[in-house]
Formats: sequence, structure tokens, C-alpha cells
Amino acid sequence: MHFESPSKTIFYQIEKAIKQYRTMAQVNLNQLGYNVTINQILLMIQIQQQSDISQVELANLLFKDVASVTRMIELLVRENLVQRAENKIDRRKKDLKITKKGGELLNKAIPVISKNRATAQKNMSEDELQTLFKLLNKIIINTSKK
Amino acid sequence: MHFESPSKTIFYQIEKAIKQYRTMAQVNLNQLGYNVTINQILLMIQIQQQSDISQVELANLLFKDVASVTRMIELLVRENLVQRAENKIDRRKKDLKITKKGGELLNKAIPVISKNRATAQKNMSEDELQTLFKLLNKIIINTSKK
DNA sequence: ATTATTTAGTTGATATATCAATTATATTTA
DNA sequence: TAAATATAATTGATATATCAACTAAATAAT
Repeated sequence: MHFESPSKTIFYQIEKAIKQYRTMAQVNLNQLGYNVTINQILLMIQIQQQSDISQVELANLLFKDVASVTRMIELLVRENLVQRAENKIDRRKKDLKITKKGGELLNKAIPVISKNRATAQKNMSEDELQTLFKLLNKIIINTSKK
Repeated sequence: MHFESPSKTIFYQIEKAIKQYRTMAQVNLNQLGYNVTINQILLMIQIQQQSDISQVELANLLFKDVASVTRMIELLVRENLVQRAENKIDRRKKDLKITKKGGELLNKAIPVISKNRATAQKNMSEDELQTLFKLLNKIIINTSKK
């Protein structure tokens, strides 16, 4: 059976695209001078958008392990960007809340992320974006566990 | 300025596709019973294909930091899958070689990887693959540092 | 030829990824 | 209701990611 060198496959191309996007996004974020990662910002955005979200749901949304989420939140709490408290109704759960400082950071970071997206999508039509979305979806369907 | 929720963007879709592919690939690889990661296999494949490759080149190829490569190779050496020796001509460099045990592992792992790729690309035509490749390339170009 | 700069690789510190085990609580089942 | 099971989150162990500092050797500049 023929074996294509990894660097010539579509998966390599996907990795390269997302890797470069992440790097570019991080570089631009760093210019805010906040010492925060893109992933931390994305985590905070989810908390802000849905204040009653659980850490399990956060992990699924961000394609991370719950253990990673626990530790990421720990850091954000330590830096006073997120507040964590016990949920009164289900005491296994934690209530997460963006602090004032966290909110100010998000206000600055979100425009940067918007700009990053625009940069990465430059010269791509709506049609092309939709095609890309659909083709990636095929891979997602093909690789989803049944 | 309008801000799209992260999970609705093309970048989220890319992350999801590659993440699921990696997970599926790792699960299938694990069935060989070897306790080795996809990334380790990809690293070994590069070494096998180009025996005089440097660790810097490996890092670039695999989108990793040279420090990560150093430690990955350390592990592979510890498990007797890769051999590392000083390069006689340029003594800063290391000569990397797949061991007999490593070769046997690759012989088993490569068909698995081929199968993973086929699974992930199921129902995708050559045209579609090419389109996907080109669209991703736009992002790669847009996000490459000048 | 000596000095300065660049390059290849390693190491340290800290954060994140992954898996397994554990704790505490909630829910389901007998 | 008591016991069994499931769920949310944490913790431990180990590997990997990232950045900075460092060592050793090669190459370029003076």
C-alpha cells in the first residue's frame, strides 16, 4: 500500500493552517502586554457568554480535558481574571464569573481576535468559507466515534 | 464591531476536524499495544525518510519547538526506538537513526496511519481534497509572517 | 588569526495535555 | 430508604509546549 509522506497530506495542511493562525493570534494578543494566552481568552469568552456553564462543558467546547480546564481556571483565578465559587444548588459544580479585571481584559482582547480572524480570512469569499466549512465537516463526520 | 462566538468560526471547525482526527488516529494506534503517540510515529517517519535530518528541521516539519523535539527524542532513545550519536562532521549536530525495534514498530504503525487517513477522507473526491487544500493554503498565506 | 556572530542542541521554569485515581455530591435502582 | 451508579471537579504522574538562558561548535567579520 502506498504511503504518502505526512507533510504532503491534507492533515498536515490543516495542522499548518491552524498552527500558524494560533501563532499569529498569540503574537497580536501579546501586544496588549497582558501575558495571557489565546486559550485563556477563549475560555473566558465562553464563561462570559454563558455564566452557568460547567467545567465539563467548557472542556468539550474547547476540545480540552477537564483536568486542563481545572488548572487553566486555577491560573485565571490566581490572576484575578475569573472568580470561582461553589454552586448552591449542585454542590459538585462551581460558579464561574469574569472579574472586573477580566472583563476589562476581554474588552481589549476581543477586538484583537476579531482582527486576527479577518486577517486570516482575507481574500476569502463567503462561498469559499462555506465550502471550507463543509469539507471540514466531512472529516469531522468521518472521524466521529459512533 | 460584530464578534462571532468562537464556536461558530471556521477556525473552530478546523480545530475540531484536526482534534477529532488526532483522537481517532491515536485510538487506532493504541490497538497495536505499543504505548506510543502519533507524534512520536510522525517524528520517526521523518527520521526514517531523511536520515541526516537535523532536530531543528524536525521541529519545523512537525510544528514543534526544538526543545520539545529534544525531549521527544530523549524518550524514544530511552525506549530504544531511536539511536542518537554525535555527528562527526558538525559536532553540534546529532545523527539520528531508527533502531531495529523502531523499524518494526513503524512497519506496523504506518499501515494504521494509512487507514486512518483513508477513514478521515472517506467520501471525499480528489477535487474536494484539492479544494480543501487550496482554501487552507489561503489561510496559511494570510497568517504567515513576512 | 582573533573576535564576533550564528547555529544546533540542551536545560530550566512554568503551563498545558492526557490518563488514571480520588473525592464529594447527585441520581438511579433495588 | 439503602445501595449502586453516575457526575463534577480535583489531584497525581508523566509527556509535551513555550520561552528564555545556556553550552559548544561552526562560520563570518575585522
